[in-house]
This record gives sequence, structure tokens and C-alpha cells, in this order.
Amino acid sequence: MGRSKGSCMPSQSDSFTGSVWLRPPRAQTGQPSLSREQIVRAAIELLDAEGPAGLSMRRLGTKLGAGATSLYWHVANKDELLELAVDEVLGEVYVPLPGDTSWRMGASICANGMRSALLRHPWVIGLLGLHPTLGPNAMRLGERLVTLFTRAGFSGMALSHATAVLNSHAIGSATSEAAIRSALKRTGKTWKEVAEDVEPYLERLGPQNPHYDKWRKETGPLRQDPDQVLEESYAFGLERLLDGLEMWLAKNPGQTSA
Amino acid sequence: MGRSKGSCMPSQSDSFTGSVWLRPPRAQTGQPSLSREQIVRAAIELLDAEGPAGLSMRRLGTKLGAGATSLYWHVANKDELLELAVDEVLGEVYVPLPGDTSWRMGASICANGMRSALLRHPWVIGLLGLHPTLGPNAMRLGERLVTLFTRAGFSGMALSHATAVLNSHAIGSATSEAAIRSALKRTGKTWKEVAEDVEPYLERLGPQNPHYDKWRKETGPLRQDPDQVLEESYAFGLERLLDGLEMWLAKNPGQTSA
DNA sequence: GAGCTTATCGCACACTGTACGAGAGGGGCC
DNA sequence: GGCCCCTCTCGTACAGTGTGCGATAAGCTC
Repeated sequence: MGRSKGSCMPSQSDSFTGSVWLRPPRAQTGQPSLSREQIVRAAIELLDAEGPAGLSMRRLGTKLGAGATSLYWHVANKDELLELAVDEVLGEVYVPLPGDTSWRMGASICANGMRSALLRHPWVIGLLGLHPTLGPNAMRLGERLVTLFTRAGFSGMALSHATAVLNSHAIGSATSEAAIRSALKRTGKTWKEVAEDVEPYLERLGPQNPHYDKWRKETGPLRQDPDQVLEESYAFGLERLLDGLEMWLAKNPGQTSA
Repeated sequence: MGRSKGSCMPSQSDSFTGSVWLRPPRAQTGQPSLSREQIVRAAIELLDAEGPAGLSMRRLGTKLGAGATSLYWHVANKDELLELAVDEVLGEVYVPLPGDTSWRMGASICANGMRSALLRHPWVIGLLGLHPTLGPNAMRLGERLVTLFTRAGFSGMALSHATAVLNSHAIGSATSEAAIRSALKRTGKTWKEVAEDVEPYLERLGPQNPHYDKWRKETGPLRQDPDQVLEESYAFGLERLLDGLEMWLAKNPGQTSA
């Protein structure tokens, strides 16, 4: 494993980030019993079912009825495979064309889509910080968001910032939510059981964190339904965010140039 | 490797998430030449220097002048070590006590601190989605945030939602930013060189993403200084968010009960 | 047929996390 | 002193990892 010692394959030049997207695809005239798309889809299935640790090239190979190293013909290495998988997941995100709804509704739909895609495939979250995602599906998302926010009245760098903050909210919320869901799944416990487990620990730390402790005892977040709380928390943040963007728009009416 | 087959150490019961925080610490009366804190700090150094792939138990051991398996006395397994490392990093985040500033300024400082801690230690980002972070430093952060937002006028679940959205913004922004910075670092290229590499790819995808393409050519995000753009993008989002929260406060004046 | 390209695969290497059990060293008891 | 026990360190071993390399096979063009 270790740091890559430099690929020796001349056809795969490591331009920016060694990213898949920037090099020409493989020519193809042989007898392909394996295809890149097939590989990526199978990888996603494995990752969904067993998390990041569940994907190994050997397991993926046998799942496809192929030798492990056969995959390396279609995919430069595991990192690249993961990049492809991430973009594939981004392809699931539905973003409405503008005109179908208000920009505010459109932005909500987009963020919701992003959030739920990330929650369907939580392993993506841990990969987002590694490479910039500039696959075709990521680009399509960008296109739709630009369209949406342009119509809304954003332009220039503010446009990019607005789309970025929407994305950040989806990613950040999904991160926190995935952390909780993963713990629930891993332990197989119910929320109530977890709450009971954590209680004594929180009790012990109470004196050091008096305000939190007070809030916890008054509001009792651990008594509530986690699905509802998480959803509500995400939605609350989204609304505040959109309020803030709307406010900015009101104060900065569209100057048509950048 | 594989899924853990259940620890046989009776003193380390796997309650919630198998999390470190919920089990009693080791008794200690021997001749410790190694300590948990020392291990965690060394792990952080390795991770900072070489990223997630740079940390292996063996390397960590030799860095500490110890055998690899000696570490397992102080730390149940690698996952737990990472959990400890994450909390240690969260300990770097400075959150002002309320009264020192307005809640809005306090919240900004907190989010800034979170963001910069994540950017100093980008490997943390990939770990946040795996376990809920409830180490003492995470709790301290929670305490401060609750204090801050309570004074601001939030209460009940809205309080938790408000802190969550602030966190989400910091995490989400840091994720996007870390992705870019990691690519720059990995390739050793300047932003300008990267822009030139990506250009033809974007050009090729232009026809499919006309609005994005138009925006890109008018605004030229790739021509700008990335440090400034990223900082600005984060700050823009934060301001919109705080605006939104302030607006909510104005419309929902503090009912003192939950 | 020859020759070239595309694609698959077995083997090997360096490396991983960590279970296991053997040991060293010190403290408390008789 | 002698004894035991508890804390801590470490060597060895095992199953499993990503992937470089070279040997194949299968199809296309001449």
C-alpha cells in the first residue's frame, strides 16, 4: 500500500489530483466481461451493505466473478474507484429545473436530495474531504444550482457562496446524523437503550458542564424520537439559512453584472 | 482485520458504540513508560504530517520507541485511538464565555475555531461521520454553545438546532475546503496550474452545463486567490446563517420555558 | 496464418490490525 | 527474606490488504 510510487501506466497521467475525470477513457474493442460501471455499482452495493471496511478489491472481484486484479484494468486504483462511486451517488440527487418552483423551494429540494443521498450512502461522507468532487454528476449538480440561484438573483462570487453554504449545510447535517445512525446500527441498540447507556456518563460530566446539564434535564433530548429530532434539526437549519439568503437578496438587489 | 469479534477483555465492556468514554479508565500502578495521552499526541502528529494513511500502529509504536502491540494496553484498538484523537483536536477549539461578547460574535468565534481546527487536522473530517463525538472536549464545546445560545434567547429544542446548524456549517465548509487543499498538497501544484489542468475538462463539459459554463467564464473563479475565496465563502455563509438565526429570534421572543 | 490490442488472471511483496501468550518489573503481604 | 499478583511491554503469528508484474487468452486487422 503506502504512498503511491508513481504509476507506470503512460496513458493515465496524474494531472490535477490524479483525478479520473481529467484523463481520456479507455479505448474499448475487446471482450469486456467486466465494465467500469458494473464495477462501480457493485462497489456501491458492498459499501452500502458493509461500510467502508467492507470493500476490498478481492471481495469486489469475487462478487463480480472475477479475479481481484482484473479490476485494475478498468480502474487505476482503489482511490479512483471510490471517486467514481462518489460521483455515481451524486447522480442520485434530484435537482429541479428552475421555473418548476420558487428558488427557495428549489434550493430546499436540492439540499434535501443531497442530504438523503448522503444518508443512504454514509460512506460517501468520509470521502468528500479527500478530493474535490468534479465528476459529471457533481458538475450537473453545480449546473442546476447555478441555474437556480441565478434566477433567484445571485451573481458573481455571491452565487458560488450561496450554493456552497447550501451544500455545507447538507454535508454537515448528514455528517452529524450519520454518526448517530452508524452508532445505532453498529450496536444494534434502540435509541432508548443508548440513552440509558450514556446517561451515567453525562451525569458524571454534569458538574463540569452545568448549562448543558440543565438544558439536557429540562429538554430531555434523549427521550425524543431520534428520526424526528434529526429531521427537525436539519429542517430548522435549512430554513434559517434560506431566510438569511433571502435577506441578503433583499438588501442586494440584482446588479446584472458580476 | 474485519469486523471485531468481540473483545475478550472484561474490563472494557462494549456499551454504546463501544465508545471509549463510557468505560472506566485503566487502573494504574505500574511503571508506565507509555501513556495514553502520549500515544494520542503522537498519533495526531503522524496524522497531521501524513494523513490517515500515514498512521499505522507499527509506525506509531516505533515513533514512540515501543513495540506496536504495546499500544494495545492503553488503547483498545485503532478505532478507539482515533476517537481519542478527534476529541483531543476538539480540545483546541476556543469558545468564549458568554458575557465577553455578543452572542453573534461568540457564535462566530466558535464556528471559526471549529473550522480552523478541522483545517489544521483535516483527517478529523473523515472521522466525524463514524461515531458521535462525546468525549470531554466535545462536551465542553457543547456546554459553551448551550451557554452562548441560551443567553441569546434560544431554549428547548430550538437551542439544540441552532447549535447544530452552526456546527454543520463549520463541518461542511471545512469538508469542501479540505478537499481542495488536499488536492493542492497532494499534487504540489499551484492553484494556477490546477486551473489550467481542469480548464479543458470544464471546456469539454461546457455544452452540457451551459449556465455553469457562462458563470464560470464571466466570474472566473479559477483566476482568484483560493485562500481568499474559501475564506470569503465560509464567512458569507456564516453571516447568512447568523442573520437567519437572528431573524428567528426576533420572531420568537424568549419564552423562558422549553 | 502473423501480429497487435484489449482484457483477465495468478503470484508475490510489503504492509496492515490485532489475538495470544510469555515475560519483566514493582508493591504488598507473610 | 519469599511469595504472589497486578501492571505493563513485547515477539510472534495470522488473516487479510492494495497492487506491480508478467503470463496468458480472445478478438480484430492484415
